Formats: sequence, structure tokens, C-alpha cells
Amino acid sequence: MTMEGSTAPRRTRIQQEKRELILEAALEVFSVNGFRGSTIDQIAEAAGMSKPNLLYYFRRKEDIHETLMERLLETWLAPLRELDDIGDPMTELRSYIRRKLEMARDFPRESRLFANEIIQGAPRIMPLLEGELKTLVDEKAAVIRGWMRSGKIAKTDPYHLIFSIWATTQHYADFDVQVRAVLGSDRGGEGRFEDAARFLENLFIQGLLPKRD
Amino acid sequence: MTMEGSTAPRRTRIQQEKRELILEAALEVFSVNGFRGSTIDQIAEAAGMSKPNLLYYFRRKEDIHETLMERLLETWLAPLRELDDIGDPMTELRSYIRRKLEMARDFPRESRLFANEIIQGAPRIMPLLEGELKTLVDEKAAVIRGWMRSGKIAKTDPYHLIFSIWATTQHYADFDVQVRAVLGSDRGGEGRFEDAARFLENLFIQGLLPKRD
Amino acid sequence: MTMEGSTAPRRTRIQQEKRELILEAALEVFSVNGFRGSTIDQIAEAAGMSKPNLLYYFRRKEDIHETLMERLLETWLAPLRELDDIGDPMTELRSYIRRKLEMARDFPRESRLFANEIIQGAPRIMPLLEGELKTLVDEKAAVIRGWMRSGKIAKTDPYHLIFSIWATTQHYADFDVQVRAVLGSDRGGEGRFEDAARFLENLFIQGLLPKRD
Amino acid sequence: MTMEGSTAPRRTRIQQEKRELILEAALEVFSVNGFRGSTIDQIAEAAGMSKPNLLYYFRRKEDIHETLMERLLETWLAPLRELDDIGDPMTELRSYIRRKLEMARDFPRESRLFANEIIQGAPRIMPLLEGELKTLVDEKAAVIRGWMRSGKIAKTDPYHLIFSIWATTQHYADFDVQVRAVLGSDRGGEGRFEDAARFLENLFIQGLLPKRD
DNA sequence: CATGAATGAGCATTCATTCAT
DNA sequence: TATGAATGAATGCTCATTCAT
Repeated sequence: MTMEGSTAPRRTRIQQEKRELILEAALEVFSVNGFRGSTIDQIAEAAGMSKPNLLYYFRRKEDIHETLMERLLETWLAPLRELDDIGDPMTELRSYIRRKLEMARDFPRESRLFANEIIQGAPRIMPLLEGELKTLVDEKAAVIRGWMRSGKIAKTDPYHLIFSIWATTQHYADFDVQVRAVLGSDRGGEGRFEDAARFLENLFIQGLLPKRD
Repeated sequence: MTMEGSTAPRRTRIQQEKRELILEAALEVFSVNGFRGSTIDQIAEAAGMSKPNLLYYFRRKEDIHETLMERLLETWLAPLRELDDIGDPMTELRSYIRRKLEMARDFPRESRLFANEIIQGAPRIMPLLEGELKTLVDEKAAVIRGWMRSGKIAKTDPYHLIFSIWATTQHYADFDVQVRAVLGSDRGGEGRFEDAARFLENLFIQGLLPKRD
Repeated sequence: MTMEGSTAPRRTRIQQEKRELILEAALEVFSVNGFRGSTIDQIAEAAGMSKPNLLYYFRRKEDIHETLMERLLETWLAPLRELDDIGDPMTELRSYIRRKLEMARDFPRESRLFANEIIQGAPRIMPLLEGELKTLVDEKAAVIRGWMRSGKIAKTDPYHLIFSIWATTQHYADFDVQVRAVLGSDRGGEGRFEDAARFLENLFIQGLLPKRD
Repeated sequence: MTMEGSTAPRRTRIQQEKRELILEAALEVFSVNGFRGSTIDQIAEAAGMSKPNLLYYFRRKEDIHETLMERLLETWLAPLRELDDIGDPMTELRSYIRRKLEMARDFPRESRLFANEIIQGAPRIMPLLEGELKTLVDEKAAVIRGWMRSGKIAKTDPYHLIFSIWATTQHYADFDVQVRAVLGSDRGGEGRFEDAARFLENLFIQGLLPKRD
């Protein structure tokens, strides 16, 4: 049973659908050009509608971006939320890395949109970073620290561990063109995500020290 | 001994200084707002000169950006170039990571400018990525593969190893606001780079497996 | 006995009521913002109906304004029409002034709407001014001139007399905010109309010459 | 010796001239169409320059209007400021009426611009009305009251006296088209101001009571 | 009757770039 | 070199009006 707040504007099904269409188009455009580099015309064109019609659904360019960012953060945090205190530490972390990498593969535009916002100093979502995000990371860092104390994984800084997982996985979305340019046409195909998964698993588990005996 | 080709415009020292001033200002502005989000006015203001005067030194907005990007790539590749076949593998990689992290700390604007360009699909420097960058990475990947064959470091994918070093170190420049937001005021200060250095060294050398007795 | 011409659209009572609602709302909006400064949205909102619904009753924004102006002129001329040749001149003029002042008090929005139209050069009602209005004023000016000839009131220009009555009374509607700002909170209340009535009676009857003993 | 505040932007002679040109054009346009009813295009056209060029001199439409209103109020209050305690009351008032009527004749656009602003509730100059204007009127009302006490003019309300002078004189600017429509082509020419002057002098001095022998 | 949806034309403002001095 | 002035081409957004249901 859901209870929508009375402040939420009532919308018809068609309106909802059109709004989704616009958000999809905006994601495409914003993720490449950033907020200021994108024009309403581009988004309208991508959404297959006229500019004033688009503005009938979202009154301001910023409203589109805002809606996109709100949804984004939730999607973005989901994998971390699933990190489970109860499970086996190594398995949990391995799953987390895999899920993040899958997101980089399946939602690269979302990743780039987020990266764009952060690089520019997070002018629009700073409060969310300091609030919801920090709270969640603090919580999960405590879990990881528990695992370290119990000797299940090596003692190290849990925050920077999380950062490094973010960095390495999101890299395959945000820096995709560079990855493909470097790997070349033969290794830059879809297989690159499997290679990355294999590599990251190795890295995070064993590092670069040669196998003993 | 430098030999400028005859196509390079001759410039006086004063001219050169003004150009540097502009590039410095442009770096400041572009790295935050992106190319399209930045205006010549902002750059001129930051450089302390009038807009037409700025355009006397760089005829087009894009020229400034281009010049910046050209220099950038060189700076950016320098640490990798230093990776030396002859040295001890573990020491070499450790130094590389440290140098990259120092760059993230000392040249965050350059890092963000570069990230901006890549995220947008590298419309301006794609040729450099496929040329110079790929060549260098291929070369160094071969070196690393040699180390792996000789058993000095664990066998894994050298390309993805390089990507993960890029990702983890540049993260501290590009996603700086997020890092600071998550770490909070007590741990987000200047010490964060030392913490990161320590963590990354551990990660790349030993991974997360608990220490063997 | 009214006989509507066959060109007049037949309207149900409900239709008529809705039209009145719209006109009332439009008066409110137009009188403050002027024609071009007012939007159909504002009027629709004030009338409590949707924009397309409003346009069902008046097909064009201008139609609303036109209807409003037509009625307005009638209302506006009514007090002058009542000026009666037969009555006592001083009493008649005094009553006229009083009626005009009451209109300024009770129908300030109508007054402002009219003023707006005239200030802008009467683009929409010029014919009415040159026709109906001029005819009526000519007629009443003749009456007043008759009074002057018979020595009942001082000899002066009857047209400018009418203008000055219009000007002084309508001033309390059109320049209301200025009047209230100058009088301040203590004297700017409802009493201002009585003060004005007393003053204007004095002015028009005796002028500023000190009373003769 | 004038001392310009350091906040005033320095302007070249050409800039000053162009600004005057724009203000002149804006007066023409605003006084007819009101603020919202006027477009920058109209003003630019009237000033004989391109729209962006106009915006080079005034960055916002509102800035033009504001500048105009500031100057306006000063001009508008000048005649009242001249009302002199020392002079002969009747002469002083007669001169004031004459000066105001001359302003209505010579600066009708200014008058209409002012009327437009007041009718719309003075959204932009209310503070000036409650401040500067009220202060001046209070002061002059005291002067007039002094004259009344000394028996030089009839006892009446000085505030409403001032209002009626404003109303009757400005009427010939603000309601000019109506005045001319009513007077017709033979009496609506330039002579109408002289007729008005004669009439108002009579009205304010003697009222309508027939002359005593 | 009523309303959600759609749009062409318009409008204030910005911006890269050019021109003249 | 340096800058005040000028402009064409956007760009975000508004609004009267029409359409479809």
C-alpha cells in the first residue's frame, strides 16, 4: 500500500509516459554534453517532440535535470545497499564489484551524468552527497571494518576501499572511449567487461604479489 | 636545441606570457564548467583582460581549449613514460602509482579537464588517444607482461592493470568533492592523499586476502 | 422590450453566467496589468476554469477585452446622461460630481481599465469616443452653456469643466496608490472619499478665493 | 563641485549619447504600451539600433525602465518644489498650475509613463511615492495650510487641493486622445492648452458661483 | 461542455566573433 | 596591442490559439 504525498502533482498515464520519454532523451543528451552544454532543442529532438511541448511536461530545463539526478542517486546507491553484513566478506565484496561493473556496462549514460555533476563540483546534489550518500557509506564502512577486525579480510581503510571499487568500475563507463581506443578494435569489444571483471577480482583479492609456492 | 618549424607563428616573450596567462585562466574555468559551459567572458575576466584582447591572442574559443588539451596529454602521460623496464617491477609500479596520485593532488584541474573531454566522447582528442596514447600503453603493457612472464608479479591483464591505476588515482582529483563529502571534515583534509597512497599500495600489492602468517 | 438582432448568438443562462464570471476575472486582471501585460492563463485562473474552457466562451483574448470595453463606456457615461437641463444648475453639477466620485470609489477597476485604454491612444475604442461620447458631451455642454447664459453659473468653458470633473474624480480610482501613499495610513483610509467629496464641492463652487464676508 | 560616487560606472561620451538615444526611444514606446506591452525590439527599432547592441548599453529591459522612472520623478516633482512660501499665495498657486499644464503639454509621454506605472499599482516606484513624494507633499501642504490660516486663500484640504491640480493638468497629457476626440478638430488643436489654462485659472480661483456684481 | 495536449510565433537575454579605432 | 562597439545566431522560456477527445 503506497501513500503518495498530497503535494505530488497528479499525472495521467500519458503524461507519465511522455515524461519518461523526455527523461530518457535528456539522459542521452545531458550525459554527453553536461547540463549547460545541452539544449532543450536537442532533448526535444531526441524525444521526438516540439520544444514547447516538452516544456509542457517540464517547465524548466533544470527540472528535467533535477528529476534525473534524484532517480540517479537511488539507482547508483542500490548496489552498495545490498552489501550484507551477514554474508561471507569475500563473496559480498566480489558481488558488489560485479554489480557495479554490470551497472557501468548497462547504464553508462547514468554513470557519465553522475560524473559530469561531480566533476563540476556537484552544484546540484551536494546536499545528497553529504547526507544520504555519506550516511550509507559510513554504515557500510562500519560493516567492512567489522570484517577486518574478525580477520576475514586484510586490515585497510574501508572508505578508500569503497572509493577504489567505485573508481575502477565506473571507469569502464565514464572513460569508455579511452578504454576502447587503447584496447583497439580486437580487444575493445563487448569482451572488455569480462576481462575487466576477471582482472578486478584478481586485483581486489590477491593484488599483484606473485602466487606463493 | 629547439627548432620550430616555419609554420609556427613567431611570438615575442610578452606574447608568450600573455598566452600563458590566458591558458591558466582557461584551465580554471574549463575544468569546472566544461567547454560549452564556459564563456570567453569568464576566461577574460579570470585572466584580467578584455574579451577582444584575449581574442587577439587566441582567435577562437576552441583554440584555447585545443592548446590546453595538447599540453595536457603530454603532462598526463609523463608518469607512465617513466615506467622503466630495467627497474624492479614492484618498485616501478609503486612509484608509478605514487606519481599519478601526486598529479591528482597537484593538478586536479588538469585531471578534470581531461575527464570532461573523455566523458564527452573525446570529440577533440580522439586521434591522440588512438595514436600516441595507445602506442605508449601498448609499449608499457609489453613491459609489464614481461615482468609477469618472469614471475616478478602475478599474471594478470596489463591493460586493465593500467586502467585501474588511472582510475583509482584520478578519482581523487575528478571526484574530489564526493571524496571530501563522504570522508567528512575530519578525514577529508589534506591527509586524504596520504591515506589514499597507503591504501592503494596495499591494494595493488596484496589485495584483500588476509595476511598469511 | 428588448429585441436582439438575429446576428446575436443565442446563449443559455448558464453560458451567460460563465461569461460574466470570465468578464469579472478579466476586469480584475486587465485593470492591473493592461491588455498586453495580462495572460489568458491569469484570467482563467482567476475565473476558476481551464484555459481552453475559457476560450470556449470567448474565442480570442481580444473578444473579452472588447466586450468589457463596450459595457464600460455605457457605465461610464451614465452619470453624465443624468445631468438634467431642468434641474437647478448648481445642484445638478454637484450631483454629477458626487456620482462620478462614487463610481471611482465603487468601480476603480473599471476606471483603471478605461484609463489604460485611453493612455494607450484608445486603439480599440476611438470610434466610440468620436461618436457616442462626443455627441453626449456636445449635448451636455450645450445644456451647461445655457445655464451660463442665464447667469445661474459663472461663464466659462463647459467642455473643460466636464474634463476637470472627470479628471478630479477619476483620479481617486486611477491614482489610488499614489493618493494613499501621500495621505499616509491615518488619512488614506476609507474616509478619503468623503474628504475628496467635500473638497471638490468647495472647489467647484467657490474656488480658492477667501470667503467674502 | 560635484562628487560622483565611486559606484557609478564610468561611461564614455558616446556611451552617454547612445544611452540617451535609447531612453528617448524607450520613453516613446513605454509611454504608449506600458512596460510589459513594450518589446526590446520596438525600442531598438525606435532607437535605430540592433537589439543586442541596445542590450550592450542596458543589460536588461527593466534597467531602461528604471532609469527612466528615476529621472521622471525628479522632473515630475520640480514644479511643486518651486512653490514658494514667501510669494503671494494666489500667484504661487496660479504659477504652479501653469507650470504643471506646460509640462503636460511639453512632456506628455513622461506623464503617460508615470500614469501607467501608478495605475498598475506602482510596482516599481512605490518606495519613492511613500518616501520622497510624500515628504515633499507634506511640506508643501503645510505651506498651503499656512496661507489658509492667514486668510490669504479659502480654508480647504491642502492635500486634495494638490491632487486636484495634478489631476486636472495631467489629464491633458494622459487623456489627450479623449480630449481631442471630444473637442473635435476645430477646438482640439494646439489652442486647447490655452483654453485649459484659462479655465483652470477661473476654476481654482473663483469656482462656478456666478460673479457678484 | 470541459480539458489535456500540442504548437507557431514571439521575447528577453547570452555569447562567440568581428569591426573600427 | 588594446578596447569600445556591434551583431548574427542561438537559447530558455512564454503565450495565444488550436486540436482531439
